[in-house]
Amino acid sequence: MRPACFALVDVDNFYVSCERVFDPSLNGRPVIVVGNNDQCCVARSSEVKAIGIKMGEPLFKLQPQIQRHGIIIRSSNYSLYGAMSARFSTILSALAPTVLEYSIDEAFLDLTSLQAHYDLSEHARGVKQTVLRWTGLPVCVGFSTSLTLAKLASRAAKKYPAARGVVDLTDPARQRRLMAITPVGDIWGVGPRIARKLRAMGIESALQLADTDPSLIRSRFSVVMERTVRDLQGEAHHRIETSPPAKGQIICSKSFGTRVTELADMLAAVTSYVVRAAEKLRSEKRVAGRLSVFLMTSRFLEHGGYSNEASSSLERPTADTRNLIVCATRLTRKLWKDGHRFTKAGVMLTDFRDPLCEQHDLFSTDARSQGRSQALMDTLDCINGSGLGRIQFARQRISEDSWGMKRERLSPNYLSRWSDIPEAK
DNA sequence: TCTGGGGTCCTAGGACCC
DNA sequence: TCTGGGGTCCTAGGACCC
Repeated sequence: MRPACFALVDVDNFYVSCERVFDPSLNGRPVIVVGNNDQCCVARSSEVKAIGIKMGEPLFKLQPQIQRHGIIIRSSNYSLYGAMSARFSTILSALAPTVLEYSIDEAFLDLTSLQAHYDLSEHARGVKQTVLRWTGLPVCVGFSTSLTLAKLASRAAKKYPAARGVVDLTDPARQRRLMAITPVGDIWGVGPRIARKLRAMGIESALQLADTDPSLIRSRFSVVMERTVRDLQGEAHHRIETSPPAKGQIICSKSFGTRVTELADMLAAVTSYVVRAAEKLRSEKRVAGRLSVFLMTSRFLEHGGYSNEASSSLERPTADTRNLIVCATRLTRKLWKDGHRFTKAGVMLTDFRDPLCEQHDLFSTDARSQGRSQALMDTLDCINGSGLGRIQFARQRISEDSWGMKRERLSPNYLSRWSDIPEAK
């Protein structure tokens, strides 16, 4: 029996590539996509990477380079990227029996059953060409006998131009050669903390880690790292689930456009996060049993910062925005402290249940009013999803200017707003 | 002046039970 | 003064990912 085989398909500089699909004048030029509030670099074109600009760097520190190299800045346009990502994964699902959408710009394919019938390198090149032709997005493909090695292969496909975007890492000797020149911190699952600890143990390269006893790694770290070691050894330890587990939590949080110093503004912001979180929850057809709120001042304050979190179980699991707002408001008031300049807040929903399995409360509310709640929320989602406008909750509208986010260099919503669809002339 | 947003998984430790 | 042992469940926090 042949060993398992997985491919990782990864879009190059995803956000920048999306912008370029609709604005080809950006091709070949240095482009940065900045996060919400236009403050932080979240995606870089290869030209920008070559200059040495790091992921996550704040824009205000980059002004000299931006001037010198004529770097073009775009605000992040998540509805455009989401729509492009959906097309990307639709195409992939036609090209492999099992697909795991790992993130907005990456997917694993299970090619195990195709090995007997196809030349996998050729198949991988076909995947690359098809995605490019049908979406305009450039991708790299790496494949190997485990997910961690596939990840390593796709990284090599990006790094070495000679690979022309496809790397076959199924051969064990080749695996060892690549791992020998890969620093341990570049392995999927090894972050800065673990890398430091591994180096202190004398493990510098991926190959050295692969040659370490997995049970030793387990005792010093955790089962997660043990799995990583076994993956590097070529055993397929992670499998791709055909039905991915349901989400376990929903977080909505954002940095503010300007500092928030008034409780009313904070309540408005938190309310609007609850509204979005509840929409996501209903789209998953779930109800939540627990809600948390967190708020914080700048992480970069020398002293006098404040950050806190509070959570509460809901009286009854719900997806009704109104009930969630009541709970979030109570928690926000509890956390609020005058005299601070808040930079960020968020809400988190957890403890999800299936609404159909939830027992109705015998005492307070009858089944009829629960039916009404659901009908109201359905109507709300339907109107808000129609593109005709949005119904909002009263508290959201108070002074949005004071906390709403800045996106001054936003590209049009080419794929999700009729008025923004590009014209071919 | 200005430092992203949204997730996952695991572990330790506390509360509680018999 | 001395303070069991074993189990479950929950939560907070840490580490990682893109």
